[in-house]
Amino acid sequence: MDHSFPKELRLTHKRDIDILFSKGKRIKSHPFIVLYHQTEMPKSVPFKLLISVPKKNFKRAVDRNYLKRCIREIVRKNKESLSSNNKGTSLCVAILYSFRTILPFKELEHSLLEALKKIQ
RNA sequence: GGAGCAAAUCGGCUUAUCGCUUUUUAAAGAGGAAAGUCCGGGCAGCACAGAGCAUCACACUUCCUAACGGGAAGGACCUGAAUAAUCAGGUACAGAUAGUGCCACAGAAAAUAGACUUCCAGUAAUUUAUUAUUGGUAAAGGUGAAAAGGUGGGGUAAGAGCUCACCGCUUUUUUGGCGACAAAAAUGGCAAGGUAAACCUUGUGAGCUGAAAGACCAAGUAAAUCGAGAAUUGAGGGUGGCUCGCCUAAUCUCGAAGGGUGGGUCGUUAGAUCCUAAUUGCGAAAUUAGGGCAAGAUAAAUGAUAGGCAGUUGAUUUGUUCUUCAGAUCAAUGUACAGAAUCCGGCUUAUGAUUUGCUCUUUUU
Repeated sequence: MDHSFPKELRLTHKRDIDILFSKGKRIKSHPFIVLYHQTEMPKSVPFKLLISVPKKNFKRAVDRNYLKRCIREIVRKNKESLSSNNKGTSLCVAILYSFRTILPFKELEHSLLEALKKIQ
């Protein structure tokens, strides 16, 4: 089982991010907002991910870093839920954390997996 | 026992599973503040004939430093410990006889002081202790943060540094100190409030912009760029903000060379470097010798989960005469503040634990 999470799986180009935010579909699932959009990419890249924790809700960098790490860890362990469903095209996904308090890891895992099911 | 202040040290260790970044493929991988971005410097680009004005910063002395608005040592003043000595804390600590402004309430008067009441003397009038008038004087006038040296004696019609003693102050000299300044002596009768964290004056210093600086490579071709030539226009552009001064332009043709672009590499471990020791110095620091090389991400790595240990807190129990202290068991917690973004030196702020010193408070003996 491959749990790695290299740099190619991250969404880093500004053009792609602009397209995702303007054309992507939006799902609200507490405490997350998920945006996704289908594009063509090489087969080695099943999906591209963007994680965002807004500065408005968390002033300190320590809290933002902790939430980003938790979300990245959950996605890394559950890669197949994003990659297995589509074969010709791949997904651009943005996960926004829109809640004012920090939730424990197990609650985050449970609710994020439900949100990812809604995409399918 | 508790609280506060100051100084010093530390800012956890480890196992399993799955991962991230860098590269030499085997290693390394957040802090004392990485924070605030408040000062100073390195570095880089642009500018740089010069002069004046404006602007900004700083303001006791000597020293340290690459530099500073930082630090060390010292001086003066203020506050507290009853006073002195001494100790602790604090000070935007140049100038209020260059000028302008402001000073509520109270008070007779608040800044060119002498108008008013009072005091004293003379003259006149009469209600014979009052009024009017002339002169003397600034002592008294309940206030106020502040009233034109203070206290006491003499002196006088009443008074006044008018005079004397002590204290304070001005000026001068001598001595000590590198200096801020201190001490002593003489001298002048004593020019006389606060506010410059009000404008301002004096002295000293400052070119501007910041790593999104900047250099190179790849891809690639427009308005902008550079060079040469031509004619015309007119005072445009640059020079830190203004003025002077200085330099230069715009249009067309030809030639050269390329722009955008979250593409990449460098800048971005080798330094005002870190550790240890010795020497010099009261100290901040400096010098010498030996050893070490220590994160470089870029929508932003340095982790997540599950345990264990150390530590902390509480309860029970054992040893010891109670407290204290030491051990065992159980439970809770697994820490606080907080995440590099060009790099250093400081300052400020946030904060957990331990140790030492001082102060306050409470309980017991």
